[in-house]
Amino acid sequence: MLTIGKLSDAAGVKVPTIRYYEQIGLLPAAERSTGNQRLYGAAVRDRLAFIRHARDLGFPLEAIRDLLSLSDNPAQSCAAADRIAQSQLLAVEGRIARLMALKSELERMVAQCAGGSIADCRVIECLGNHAHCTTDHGRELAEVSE
Amino acid sequence: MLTIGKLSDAAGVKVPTIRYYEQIGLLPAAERSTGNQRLYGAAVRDRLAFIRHARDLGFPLEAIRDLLSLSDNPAQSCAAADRIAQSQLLAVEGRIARLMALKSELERMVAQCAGGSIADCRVIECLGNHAHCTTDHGRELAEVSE
DNA sequence: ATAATCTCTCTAGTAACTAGAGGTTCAAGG
DNA sequence: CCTTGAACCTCTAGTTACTAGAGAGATTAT
Repeated sequence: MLTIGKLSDAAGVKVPTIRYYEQIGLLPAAERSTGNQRLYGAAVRDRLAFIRHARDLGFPLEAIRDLLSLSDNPAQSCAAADRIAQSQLLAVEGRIARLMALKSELERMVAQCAGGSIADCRVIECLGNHAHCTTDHGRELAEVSE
Repeated sequence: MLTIGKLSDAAGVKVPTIRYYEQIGLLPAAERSTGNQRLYGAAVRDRLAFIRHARDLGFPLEAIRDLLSLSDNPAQSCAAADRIAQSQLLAVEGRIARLMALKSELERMVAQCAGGSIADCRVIECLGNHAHCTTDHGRELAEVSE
């Protein structure tokens, strides 16, 4: 049996995060030692690896909760899991597109920096007035920072 | 003079967000009408447009706060503004790289979905065990969801 | 036995807002 | 002039996914 610290090392998830996952019901309430410390077996370690990997892939915890409930009932169709992954893929593609536009604008801003005083600084100027920017991608940037 | 609602429309920033920006000191405390309602002039409208555009570009509010203090003292060198924009550019490039890796993994997961039951579902399986994935980009995905 | 390290619970803080309650002010129509 | 409805006010609390810290108990190493 693993203590929470060992589990943390094994799964690459910080100790308070593990307790947090238990608190919100992503992980089951852990067994306890005589001294009230949490003890974990391999099943929880795998479940935590699942969560961690899905988080790395950008899945929100709610989607992960859904995926876990799917894998807890393995008789179902995988259509739902596929749907979740699909929508995540779409979101990622959208994020990439917006970040690319953003990157080119930032590159232009940095390239135009005259090295002079703020008064002539293109960075400030461009941020102050989007009309000064050569590219036009106003609205589609709106959700970049989501 | 603009009321907060007009300013909101003019700058594309929601009313509660404007009040929030005032609260955290990004915008100066507004003038008030006799009935205690906020009134704004063109200077604040421009400042808000600046904030909004920078937010669209993914700058965190703290970076925006720095940029604003720079543009409030226009005699300085623009090196600091450039540095902020540079670091934002770097962050964006990193995010793009990680999202691209993520995208290919999601695509593979979706492509492998057999349409069968959860028991054979590659989506679940791949999420459960990163070793099953063909690409190897473990650690560099760690900050994707920041 | 004692010191160092873990672990426990609980509260509060983070970013950047958003939502809602409960009350006031303003502009327009009758 | 009066009323209605929209817009405004303040304040609190909720969101996501954690992170940090306090103060106390448990375990491990020497």
